[in-house]
Amino acid sequence: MEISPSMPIREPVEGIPGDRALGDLERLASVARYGIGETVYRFNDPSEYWFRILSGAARKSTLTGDGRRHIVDFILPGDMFGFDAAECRQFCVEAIAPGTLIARYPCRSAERLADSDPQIARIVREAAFESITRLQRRMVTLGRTSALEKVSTFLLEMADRYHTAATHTVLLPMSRYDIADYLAMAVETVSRTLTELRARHTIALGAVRQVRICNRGALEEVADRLTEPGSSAPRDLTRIASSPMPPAAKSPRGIHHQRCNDRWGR
Amino acid sequence: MEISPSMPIREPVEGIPGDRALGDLERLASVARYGIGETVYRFNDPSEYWFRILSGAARKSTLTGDGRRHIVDFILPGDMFGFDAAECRQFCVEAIAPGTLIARYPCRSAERLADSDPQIARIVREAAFESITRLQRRMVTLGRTSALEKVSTFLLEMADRYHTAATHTVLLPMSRYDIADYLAMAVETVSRTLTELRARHTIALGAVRQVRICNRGALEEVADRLTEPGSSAPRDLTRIASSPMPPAAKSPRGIHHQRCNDRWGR
DNA sequence: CGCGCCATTGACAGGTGTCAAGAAACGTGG
DNA sequence: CCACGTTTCTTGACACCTGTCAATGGCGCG
Repeated sequence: MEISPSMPIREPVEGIPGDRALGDLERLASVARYGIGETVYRFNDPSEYWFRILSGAARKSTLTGDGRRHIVDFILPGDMFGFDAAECRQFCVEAIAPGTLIARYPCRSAERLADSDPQIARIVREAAFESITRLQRRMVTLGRTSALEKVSTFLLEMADRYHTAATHTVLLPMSRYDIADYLAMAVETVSRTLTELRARHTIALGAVRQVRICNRGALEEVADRLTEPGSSAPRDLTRIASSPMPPAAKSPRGIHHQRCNDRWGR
Repeated sequence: MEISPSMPIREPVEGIPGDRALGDLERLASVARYGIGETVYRFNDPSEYWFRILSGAARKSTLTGDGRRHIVDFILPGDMFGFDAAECRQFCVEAIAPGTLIARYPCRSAERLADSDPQIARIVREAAFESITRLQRRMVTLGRTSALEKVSTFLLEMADRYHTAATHTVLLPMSRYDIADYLAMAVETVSRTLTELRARHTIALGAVRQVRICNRGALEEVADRLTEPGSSAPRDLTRIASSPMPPAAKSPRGIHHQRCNDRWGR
C-alpha cells in the first residue's frame, strides 16, 4: 500500500489535464488528489508506479541519518517522476500544495504498453531525458557556493518553470524550510538572502510566498546564468576555456582551475 | 564534427567490451580512444549522439560565467551518457584517463532502432533511469554541508562504482581539482580533508590518487550513509519522520526542520 | 483565543574560501 | 640519467560567509 491511506478521490480517468499527450498511456492512469503534506510514496516502497503531476506541487526528499532533510526535486505540473532504476524508492514524495492532482501509471503495464507501442516508449524516454536535464541543471545550482547565487538561481528556476514571463510574479508553493532543504542551506540564510535581494530592489515580496522579480537582469547577474540555456548570448566558453586562465574581470578565482581542453590534440 | 579532431582510433565494431548487452544497438556504434583532456563533446554542440564509456573515465562539466567550473558527473566504465532533452549540449565532456574508450551511437538511428525494437527501447530507458538514480544520489552528496561529509561520501561513491570491495583500494582517475569542482569546494579544502581523514586512520594514501579505505565504518559514519541503498540497515525513516522531531542523539539541528508527514491524513 | 508553524532578525563562533608559498610528481628534452 | 618547467598537491594564515542558537512577530487553524 504505497499510496496515502487517506487518499480521497479517485477520478475515472478521461481527459487528464496536462500539456503533454500521453496517448494510450492515459488509460492506465488513475488520478488522486493529495492534501498538503500527504505522501505519494515513501522511502523503501516498491517502485511499482510512474507518476505525473497534473496540478499543485510536490517535493521529493530524503532524510539523512542525523535527521536532516534534503529535497532532491520540486515537482511541478507536467513533470513525470518515479523513474527509479532501483527496486525500492530511494526517496519519498509528498504534496506541498493543497489539492495536488497526481496521475499514477502501473510500471509493469506501462512497460508492456511501451514495448508494444513505440510512440509510448518515446514519450517515456523523453520524459526521462527531461528529468535528467532538470537534475543536471539543478546540480549546477547546488554547486554554487554563495547563498545569493543559490537563491537567485532558485528564483529564476521557479519563474521559468511557471512560465511567469508575463507578470513577473511567482507564487511559490513551498515554505522557506523547503527552499532551505532544497538549496542545502539554513532557513535563516534563505530568509536573510531574500531580504537582501529585496533591499537591492531586485525582487519584491507581496505575500510571503509571492515574489515579484523587479530586476531580472540583476538576478541573472548574480545567478551567473546557465539557468536558462536558450538565452541571448550563449557565452563563448571555448575562448574562456582555451586561454590560459584569463583575468575574467573580477573573477573570484573560484572553483575553476584547469583549463577546459588541456593537452588539446595531443 | 563534434568529436575531437585528433581522435585517432576508430575500431570496427565487433564485440564491444562492457558489462551490458546492447544487442543490435552495437552495430550503430563507432568507438574512439581519447587521451587525457580530450573533448568528447562541447557545450552547445548539437545533441546528435548517445555515448557509452567502455574504459577509462570522463568528466561532464560546465563553466559558469565568472570562469568557475563545475563537474556535473564523473563517467565511469559502463555508464551511458549524452541523454539530453535539449537540442544542444548543456555541458561538455572530456576524458580524464589516458586511452579512454568511448562508443558513440547516432541518436536518430538509435531512436529509429528503438522504435522498431522494444528490447532496445527498454535498454535505453533503463540506462536513462540509471542516470536519474545516479544524479539523484549525487544531489544528496552535494547537499551535504560539511567538507568531511562531502569527501567521505565521494570516496564511498568511487569505491562502490569501482566495485572495490575486495582490496579496499581505489585508484582515483581524477585530480584534486576535479574532485573540488565535483563537490563544489576549494581544492585546498579537499586536500585538507583528505589529510584529516588520513590522520584519523580512516583512509591511507599510497600514491597521491591511490586511496585505501582502512575504516569503512568510520567513513560511512561521517558520510551519513544514504550513499549506498542496499546496505544492511535501511534505517527506519518513518520513525524519524513521523515523530515530532526526536532528539536524535547529537543532532546538529541541521537542515531538517519539518516533520516528513505533517498534517498527515487531513 | 491560544497553540503550532512559519518567517524574520540579531549575535556569535566555527568552517571554509581566499591568498600565499612551497613541496612533490610528472613529462620533456638534453 | 639528470635538469628543467609545468602541473598537481599540500600546508599555513586570515577574513568572511554562513550555520547555529535565541528571541520575536505574524499567520492560520482548531
